[in-house]
Amino acid sequence: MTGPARVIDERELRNIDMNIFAEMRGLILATLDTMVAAGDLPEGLNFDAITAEPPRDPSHGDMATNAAMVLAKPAKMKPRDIADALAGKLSDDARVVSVDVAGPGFLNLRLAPSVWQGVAGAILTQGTDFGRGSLGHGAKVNVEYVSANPTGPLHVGHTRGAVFGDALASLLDFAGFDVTREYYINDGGGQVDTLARSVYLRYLEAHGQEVAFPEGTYPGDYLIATGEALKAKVGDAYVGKDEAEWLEDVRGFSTDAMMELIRSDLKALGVEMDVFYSEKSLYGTGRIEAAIEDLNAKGLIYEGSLPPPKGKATDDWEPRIQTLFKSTAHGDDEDRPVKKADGSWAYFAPDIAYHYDKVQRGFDMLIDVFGADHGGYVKRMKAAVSALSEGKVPLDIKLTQLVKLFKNGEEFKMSKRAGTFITLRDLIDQVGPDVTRFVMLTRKNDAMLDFDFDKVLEQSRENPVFYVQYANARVASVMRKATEAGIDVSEAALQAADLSKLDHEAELSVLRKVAEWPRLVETAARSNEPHRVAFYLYELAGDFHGLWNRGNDVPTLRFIQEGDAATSQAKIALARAVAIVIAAGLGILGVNPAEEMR
RNA sequence: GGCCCCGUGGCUCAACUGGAUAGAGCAGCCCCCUCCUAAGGGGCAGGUUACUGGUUCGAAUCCAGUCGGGGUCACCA
Repeated sequence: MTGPARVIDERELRNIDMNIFAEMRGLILATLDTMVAAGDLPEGLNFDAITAEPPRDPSHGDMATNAAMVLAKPAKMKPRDIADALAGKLSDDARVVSVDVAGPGFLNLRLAPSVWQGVAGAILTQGTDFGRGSLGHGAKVNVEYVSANPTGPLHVGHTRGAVFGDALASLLDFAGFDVTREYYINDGGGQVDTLARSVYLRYLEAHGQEVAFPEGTYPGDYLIATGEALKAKVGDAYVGKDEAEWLEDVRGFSTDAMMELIRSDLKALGVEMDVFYSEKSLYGTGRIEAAIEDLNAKGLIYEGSLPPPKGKATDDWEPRIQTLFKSTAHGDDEDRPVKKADGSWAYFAPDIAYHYDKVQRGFDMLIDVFGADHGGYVKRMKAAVSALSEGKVPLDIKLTQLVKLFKNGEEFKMSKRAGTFITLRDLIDQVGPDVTRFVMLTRKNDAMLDFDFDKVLEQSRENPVFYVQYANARVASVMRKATEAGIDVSEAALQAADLSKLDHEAELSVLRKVAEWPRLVETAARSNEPHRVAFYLYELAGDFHGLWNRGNDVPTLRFIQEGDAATSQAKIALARAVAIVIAAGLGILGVNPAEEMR
């Protein structure tokens, strides 16, 4: 198709499924095709690396493409020549106002105001679905996060993992993936025995006995209630009895109690899992055996002994023969034991079985969110999934770094013994779920995070949560004022507004920002980085506040234009579009948009 | 010692996965409230992206090495 200038009318613009950057990239590629067909470019060029993106410097225009530079070498042409030819053809398109060749060969496009105005129209009709993408094409993704041991309440570190994993899951969902949120319960190992013994001590205490908590038990207060609940359930049946008589029952009782605690903590944070997957359920069912057998059939299981740790002092190292997984065949640095020296399963084995199960459930992609202290586990887990799925199912492991707490400007060290252990519940009680979530997402997952109790509650620009919510509240405020002034700001009225009135540079600049939203969703989802959403919202809020404030100097930029309902509606439509994108973004982050600031 | 992450203005962090003159916010200096929320906005100044090489049209980003900070390191989970 040799694209003649495409004429677009107002109505059509409103109904385009708008990722304007993807659209213009499509135009660029189509134009290049015509150039190939006309013999202006050689055949067989790869266009994959060609981008259409907002330039860093707005003075460069609305959109930039690197097409000429990418193609110069393979086409054996000068970037400048390709750029000039391409520029000429692109400017035939009705949406393109001007094309400049700049720098080493960038093409800078300027688009018609109607394009940007049309984006606002699309947002108003699509609502918070604007930007919902097709990147995932419904591919099934499993996001495993939190997965904290069921031995106590969640603490700050877990909170970051929970918030990150949850936002990532929402982001992927928004980007068109079919997402399953999952929690792996480590209820199969020795620590749940420790939990059971600790609860038993609290149970004896509930019966009036004086107890001491020896090394290797959990002395935390949070088990007092569990001990009492156990007493309420079984009375004195286990008092003075051998461990063999009560351990199993108390273990089940205790892990259930802990999981209930954890679930309610997560709920308070706004996290709801689709699946809680029990490690214990893998034992005694042959499923671990099956997973290991699968590896064995691939020649990846053998009996052997590992070399001693390198460089470390030799202390009490002694070689032992164990069942090992040849993870080095899939990128690990060392083979890993799946069985202990005594022949029982090592922790790794059920985890292999668990991931085997995920693969068998047909996920196209797996994501594990771990705390940074589990970084040493990454390579072996990837090796296992690579082996089990024969390289077909990618596993991305995202590590969330440490959270440092600050109070009164000083670092706040957590210590179980000193009773200064900050739980997820403490965070929510003191700063609320919205602040907790947003703040934890204002940092890349693999960078350390400072969490300052005083600053996160501050209502200033320094506090991004507040700043973004404030923008939303301002929109709500304008809508209220407009209604009071007798202006119809109903959905229908705003959708019918004449957006061509939004022709001031300050307004167009905000429109360009909201137009970036679909593209941002894509790049954030592609890299599994929900923090990009938080930063984008902060920028968008900044742009909006900027426009708002310019109304102080330039009366025509105020959202409500006295005595001119039509213009007011157009401007409020813009404000509304901003609010919709903010709501969609905050929705991904799991933060409530505020209608009013208090 | 091995492996993983981090190192960007005085401080806290971004940088669309290799793009143009590296951007924000604090702190500093200068402006803006009879005006829909000033709980805000505009401007100035501030940088050899830890260091040294390499890859190419082009590097904060990729590779190698060095130096600093953190995490982790068989038979726990």
